[in-house]
Amino acid sequence: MKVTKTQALENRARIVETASTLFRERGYDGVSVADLMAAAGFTHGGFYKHFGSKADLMAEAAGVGFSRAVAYLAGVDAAQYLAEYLSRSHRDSLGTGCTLAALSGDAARQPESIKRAFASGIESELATLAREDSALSESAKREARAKRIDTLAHVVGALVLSRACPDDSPLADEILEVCRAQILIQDNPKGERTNGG
Amino acid sequence: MKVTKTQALENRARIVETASTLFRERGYDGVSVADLMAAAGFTHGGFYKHFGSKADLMAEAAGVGFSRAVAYLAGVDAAQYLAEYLSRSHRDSLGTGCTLAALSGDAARQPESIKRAFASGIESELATLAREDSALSESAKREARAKRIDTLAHVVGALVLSRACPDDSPLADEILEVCRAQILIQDNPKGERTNGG
DNA sequence: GTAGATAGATTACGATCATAATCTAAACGT
DNA sequence: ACGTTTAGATTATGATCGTAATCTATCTAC
Repeated sequence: MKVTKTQALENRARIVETASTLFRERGYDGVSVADLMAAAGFTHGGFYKHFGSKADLMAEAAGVGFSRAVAYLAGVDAAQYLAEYLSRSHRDSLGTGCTLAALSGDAARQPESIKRAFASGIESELATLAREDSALSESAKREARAKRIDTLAHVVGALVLSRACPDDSPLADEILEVCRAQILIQDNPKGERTNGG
Repeated sequence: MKVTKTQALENRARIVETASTLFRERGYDGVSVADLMAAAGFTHGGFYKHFGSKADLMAEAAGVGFSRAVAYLAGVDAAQYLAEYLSRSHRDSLGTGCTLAALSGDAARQPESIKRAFASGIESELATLAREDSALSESAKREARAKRIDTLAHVVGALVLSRACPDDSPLADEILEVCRAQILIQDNPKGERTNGG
């Protein structure tokens, strides 16, 4: 049955939303178009009325994941970010957590269109973290960017490794705790303040 | 046709070897049993004479990846390790590179048996890096272990993020370079020597 | 040398995959 | 109000999936 134009757009958005969660939970290869449409409340036939291919949706779903991350990042400080990112609760909520941590490994084997979505998502996150850098000198901006990229890789790696360990294994928790402590030390070597990412 | 017992064991080893490479290249879901057996030079029928299931092979293949890493780690110092791990050449050789970087994201969604293989692989690598720690005090050992876990997460995260970016994109290279520089600074804050992993 | 065991090939299973054509009923342009 | 458009359901396609039974030719044990 047909549906109003705005309703159709809502439905489309719901499909992307559902995909964003499901892909993070099960990986790109772990979610079929039929799975996805069923989870969004549809039969799978209508899918290609909205998207040209599964890969198109993968790129778009990654985009919404990064938008959410940007919105979140705009409202937290570095200390809170670190504590929450490397928490057990974030580690254990794959589907609603960081897209980079959940899907970067998968993205590496996907077509360039998906990798482009990831690169631009990373740049968006970096730009959000740099929102107060305008007063800085060029070299200070460069250094701030470098530190943020470094910290991003650091926390992503910690989460990814922790998730690869068995549930409730001591190592999984140890990785989170150790990295959280080390990043704190490295960011504030002598208690000085940073706003690093 | 049947084959001598030692030949059969060689064949089995070849399957595991091939799987280790193929899984790293394409992910666990990206390699079918038929793909795999064909790549090893067999038809897919004989697979279940060697392995109880695809998951069994996944765990075993991860094991050989970690063994290789341990053998490699035993022969490099920290500086060389860092330079090679975060090199473009390592990033661009998925199939022969670090199992953690290639498959941790996938492992997070696999059964506990695979996660157990990953946790024990991580512990083996850490034990290899700690090979000269016996003289240290308990608290120094704890600190050395913490730093190694931290650095491992750090380099894995850098490689994973770099690989998620488009081939030859500036960001992909920037991530590697920035992280390499930052880790060097963090490991040797004032030029002091560490043997951190 | 003969009987039993088995590695690997062949073939088949039922399920699931991404994609697509067809249908139909409601929303739209006029 | 009516004909056109189209979102989404239904159904179909051909490929591929993990797993397994069967076959066969050789190795191994006696």
